[in-house]
Parts: sequence; structure tokens; C-alpha cells
Amino acid sequence: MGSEAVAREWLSPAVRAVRVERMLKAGEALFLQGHRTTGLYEVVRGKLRLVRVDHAGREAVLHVAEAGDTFAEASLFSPTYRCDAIATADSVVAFYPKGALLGEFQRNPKAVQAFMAMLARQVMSLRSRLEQRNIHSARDRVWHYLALNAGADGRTVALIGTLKDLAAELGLTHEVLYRTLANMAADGDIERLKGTIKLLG
Amino acid sequence: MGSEAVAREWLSPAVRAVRVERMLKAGEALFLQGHRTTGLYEVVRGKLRLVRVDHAGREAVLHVAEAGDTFAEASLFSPTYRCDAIATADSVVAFYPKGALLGEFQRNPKAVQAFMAMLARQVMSLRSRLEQRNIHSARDRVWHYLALNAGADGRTVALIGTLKDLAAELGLTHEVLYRTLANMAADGDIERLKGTIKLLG
DNA sequence: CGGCGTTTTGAGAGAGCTCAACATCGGTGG
DNA sequence: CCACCGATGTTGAGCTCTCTCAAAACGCCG
Repeated sequence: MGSEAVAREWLSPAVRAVRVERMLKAGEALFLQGHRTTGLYEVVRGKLRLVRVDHAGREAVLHVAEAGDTFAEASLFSPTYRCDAIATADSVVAFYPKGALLGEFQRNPKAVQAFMAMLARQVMSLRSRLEQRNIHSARDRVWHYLALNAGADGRTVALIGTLKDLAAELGLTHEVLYRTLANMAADGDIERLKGTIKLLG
Repeated sequence: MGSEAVAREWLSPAVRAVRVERMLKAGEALFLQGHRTTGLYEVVRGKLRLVRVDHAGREAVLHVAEAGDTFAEASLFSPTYRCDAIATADSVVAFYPKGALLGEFQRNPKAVQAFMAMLARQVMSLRSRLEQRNIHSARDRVWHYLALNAGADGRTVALIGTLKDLAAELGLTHEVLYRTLANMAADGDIERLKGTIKLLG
């Protein structure tokens, strides 16, 4: 989940200046549903669970934010948080106060543009990942990922983390991913190199 | 796919004024990868496929936009389109010229805010739908959907389209959805009414 | 070297998918 | 008013594919 190809260059110097870091112990709540919104966050280290709790106390997970992810962007435009944010591991988050951000957005057109562009790219990225999950066959899903993440030459895919991480992003078990890659290589559809995969055919 | 709970109130009167409708025959291309961006679109009627075509001519679907969906938002911040938009059925799209939108955004802070808020809400919605797809069990996935879409009372879910549509949104076959709902009703977890589902327990 | 996490391969079971038949509902036209 | 038609809704049976549990090889770092 933490592998958004969506970079975070929306941080103008002025925005970066208002950033405040905060540490959280595992299980600690950052904010709760109904609380007044104070700003948005970025995960520096650790992992947070965004959950909505229904009347019966059951939780529905909205998102799991990991290192590098931002969350609660919508809090900028809403008076109260609409879910709970709970650290599932000891974590560090960077806080960006709502007022400072909105002020900067009003003063600096570049900052708004950068932030909007970041959101638009994230929407695009999320839509394609959702589309990917509509592909049932493991092989086709892996191919979809590879084709979409090929570099400039259209034939080389750089692997960022471990294959286990990739399996999680693809919504497959790591065993299935290993087997699928092995089969694709055996069939001559891909070539597996150190840290990269080359598309053939 | 077309059931974003994300309303489109980002349309200020000034924005609505620059809207231009265009008709497309099935199979017709609206824009192609590499073309200069002219603006973003909204599907009024029909269905469009956003695809990226790799060097070997294989397509990878990025998104399927249906009535009510907007797409190519990122074109506002990019010089060229990064995928093809092809109508898969006779369609009507509304076109919002990039220049007019960006101009309006500069003049009218309300318009920027509304547009950013819409994007932020869409990011939230997409993230939760992606999280939903991580749930393997059909029953848990359906429950996740119901819990997240319950009305103000937290117990009543209004069904917008057909159950077939819902099955597609959940990434299940309609048969499995029917069976799952029947089981949940038999177990007393839900009550099925006309056009709505009531959560029990 | 020893330990830990990743990578790999094996075998089995379960859940959802597919194909198929049928019921139900809403609209259309005779 | 009723027969017809298409799409939605429903249930059944079998199959495939992925998930799960298990075990072992590999690589990396102290």
C-alpha cells in the first residue's frame, strides 16, 4: 500500500515549515470519529488503521496508511473527522495544521496547484489499482501490474520492495505470486533479473 | 463503478457555463495517449474505457468511466494525456476546457476549494473500496459494504441500482451476492426490504 | 557460523466462479 | 386484459483457482 507512484512534491517550503512530528505507541489513537478536524497527516514511520466503528461496535477498515502515505486530506474541507485513526504499531506521523495549509493555499497559487495535482494523480492511481483487482486470474493481474509499471522503454519494471510487498499490493498471497512469476518466466513471457523484471513477447 | 458516493457539487455556475457536450459512437476515441490535454470530462451517458497501450499493442485498462463519473482530472496539470479514452458504447460526454477551469480556479477561491474537496473525498472513497477488495470472504465483504453505506441511523442501507450492479461494485459475481444475501437474511444478520437492507444484530 | 526474513516448491481444501435452469418483475403491443 | 419478451433475481451442481498450511533452500547481517 505504501508504494504510491504518486510523489509528494506538494510540500512547498512554507508548507514544510508548519510540519509537526508526533510519536504514537501501538494502539494509540491519533483522532476519533466526531472530533473537530485539525489538519492532515503523513506517516513517517509505522502503520495506522483508519476505521469507522458502527453502532454495534464492529469496525470497518477504510484504509491502512503506511510510511510515506498521507491521510485525512478530506479533513481540510470537513469540520469533523469521519473515522478513527489508530496506530497499529509504534509510529511517527507528521502533522500539517489545517489553518496553515489553507492559508498557504490562498496566498500561493502554486501550492494549491501542487496539492490538487497530487490529489488528481492519486485518484488516477487508485482507480487503476481498483481496476486491477477486477482481474481474477493471478497471471493477468501480475501482467497488468507489470505493463502499467514498465519504465520509459516499456519493457523494464523496477521492483521497489520485496516480492512479498508486491504480493500484498496485488492482493495475492506471496506463494501465488512466486509461482506465477516462475510460470511466466518458464513460458518466456518475462525475464527475471536482480531487482527488475523484463517483459518479453 | 458509477456509484461514487462522491457528489459533484464542484460545478460552480461559472464552471457549468463552459461545459460542452459531445457525442461519441461506440468504439470512437475521445483522446489518445500523447495528445495535448484540453480539459477534463464527465460521462453523461454511456461508458468509456481508459486504457494504456503498451509497445506490443496489449491494453491495460486503467478505469471504466460510467454515467456520472468524471475522468482525466489529472489532465489539468499535465501537458499530454497519459492514456486512451475509448467509448465502449454510444456515449455522451461533457467537456470542461482546461483553461476555463484553471482561470475560474484563480479567480474564485470557492471553486478551487470545491474541486479539491471533491478530489479528496474521491481519494477517501477509492481507498476504502480498495480496502474492501482485500476482504476475501464474500460475506465479510458484503458486510463491510453495508456497514460503510448505512444511513444516518447506522442500520439502513439504501440500494441505489440493481443487485447486479452492486455485485460488480463489490467484485463478486451476482450469483454469489444473491446467495450471500440470502444466507445473511436466513441467519438473521440482515433484513431485506424493497430497495433497502436493514442491518440487525 | 547462526538466526531471521525472503524466496521457493508441495499438497490439500475451500470458496468463489462458471454453466445451467428457472422464477419474477416490468414494460410493450396485440 | 392478457400474452410475450427481456432483464433481473434465484437456486443448483461441479470445477477451477487461489488460499492455507507445511517444509525447505537461499540470502543477508551481526
